[in-house]
Amino acid sequence: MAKNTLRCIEGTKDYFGDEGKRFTKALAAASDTFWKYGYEQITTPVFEKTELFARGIGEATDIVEKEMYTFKPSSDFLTLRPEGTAGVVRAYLQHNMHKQGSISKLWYAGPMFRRERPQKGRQRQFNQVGVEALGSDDPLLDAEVVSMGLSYYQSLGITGIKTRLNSIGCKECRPEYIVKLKQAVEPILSTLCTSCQSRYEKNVLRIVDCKKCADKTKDLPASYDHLCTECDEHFSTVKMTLEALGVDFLLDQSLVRGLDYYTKTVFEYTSSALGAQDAIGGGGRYDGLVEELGGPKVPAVGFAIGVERVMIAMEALSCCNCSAPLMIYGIGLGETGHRCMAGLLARVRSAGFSADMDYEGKSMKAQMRAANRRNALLTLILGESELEKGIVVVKDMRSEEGEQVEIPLDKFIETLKGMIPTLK
RNA sequence: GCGGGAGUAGCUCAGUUGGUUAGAGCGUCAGAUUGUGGCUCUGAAGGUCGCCGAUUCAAAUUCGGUUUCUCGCCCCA
Repeated sequence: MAKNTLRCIEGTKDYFGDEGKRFTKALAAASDTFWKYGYEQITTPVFEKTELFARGIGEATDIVEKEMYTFKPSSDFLTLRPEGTAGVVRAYLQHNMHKQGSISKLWYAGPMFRRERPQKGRQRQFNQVGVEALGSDDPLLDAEVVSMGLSYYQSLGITGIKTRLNSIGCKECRPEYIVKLKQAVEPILSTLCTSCQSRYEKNVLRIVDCKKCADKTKDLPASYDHLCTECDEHFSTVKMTLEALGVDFLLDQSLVRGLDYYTKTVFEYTSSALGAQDAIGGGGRYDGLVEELGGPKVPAVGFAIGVERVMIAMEALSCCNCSAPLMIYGIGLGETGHRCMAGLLARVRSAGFSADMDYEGKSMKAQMRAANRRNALLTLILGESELEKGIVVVKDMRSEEGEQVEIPLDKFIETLKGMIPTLK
C-alpha cells in the first residue's frame, strides 16, 4: 500500500467509486435546486489577488491570518481561494452586473483551499456549492436563501438538519453592541481561556461563540437584543417569513461566524451525522462587502455548503442510491464476433443506451460474469452462428431465467427500446 | 500550530510470552458447465508486515527515529 511514493497531498482526496458517485450527485442536486430558485451559475478562477481575500474576508480572521495558500509568481501576491464569495463579488463588480438594474442571483461550485489540520469533514482542498443574491436588502430574500439551503439537503435525502439563526446587526448598531459586550465581558475576562483574552481586543464577538467558555458567556448580552430599529425590523420579518415558509430554526446568540463581512442575518446548518465539524453549511447577509471591495452600496445574502460534509451525511444516512446501472453489455465471441460487437454497440449508444463490452478476449462465461457484475439490464450475444444467420441474441439479465430472443440485426434496436422503458 | 490513535494481500482485519513456510473473509482470475451470469464446490494469483536504525542466535511482534493516514483542539463548509 505504501510502496507507491506518489500520493496526493496531505488534506486532499481522490473521489471515485461510491464516493465519486456521491460527489457527482451532490453537485447535480445543487444545480437542480438553485435553478428552481432562479439562480444562474457563475464559475470564477480558483486563484485571485491576495488583496481580494484580505480585504473581503477581513485581515483579522483566522482564514486570512494563517490558513491561506499564498504565492508570488511575479509582482503580485496570489492566493488559492479559501471561500467563494469574494471572487463572485469581484466578478460582479468587474462585469458591472450592478448596472443591469435587477438583482443578481448567482450560484457556484468548486474547490476551496485552506491550510488547516485535516480531520473528519475538513480538508485542505475541499469543495463548496454556494449562492449569492446581490442587489436587494429584502428580508424575504434572506428567508428564501435559508429555506433554499434546506431544500437542497432535502433533495439529497439528508434529514435531521438543524438551522441556527442570529442577527449581528449592521455598521450602525454593531459598534454599540460591541461596547456593551465589552463592558459585560470585562468583569469575567480573567476567567476566560487565553484565546478569548486575546479576542477581547481583536474581535470580541468571537468570545460569544467560544465553546470552552460557553458556560461563562451564556448570559452575555445577545446581539439580537441590541439591534437598531432597521435591523430589528429586518430580523423580525426574516423570522416571520421563515415561520410562514415552515422552516424550523433555532435562535442562537452565540452564532457569530468567523468572516468579517457578515451583517444582520447569519445562519448555519448543522447535522449530527458529521462528527466534530458539524456545520454542513452556513451563510448570511453581507451588505457592506461590495462597497468594501470598491463598488457601490449593494446589499447581498448568500450561503456556502460544504460538499464533503454533505457526502459524509449522505453516507451516514445511506441516501445514495446513486448508480444508474449499465443498460447493455455486449458479448462478442471469437475475433469476428468481438469486432462486430463494437459496431453494434456504436448503434446502441447512438440510440441513447449506455453500453459496454469486454476488451480482453475473455471466454463467454467470463463476459457473462462481467455483465452480471455491472448490473447490466440486457446482454447482446454475437458469435459465428449469429453472424451467419444475421441475428443477435438479446438476453434479459433482470430475471432469474434470463430469457433470450434472436433478433435480426437490422431491427434489434427497436427490440431494445421495447425492453428498456426510458429511464430518467 | 498542539494533542490522542493507527499503518500486515486490491478491501476489511487476525497474528498468542519475539521462534523457522505471515493467515482469514470479501474481491479478482480459472475450472467444475466445447457458446450463457447470479447459488455452490475446487484451485490459483496476490505481501521487502509504512520507511530507517537499534537490541537479539532470531523481530510483523521489543525500543528509538521518521513518514503517512486518522480522530480531536482551534476555526470553519
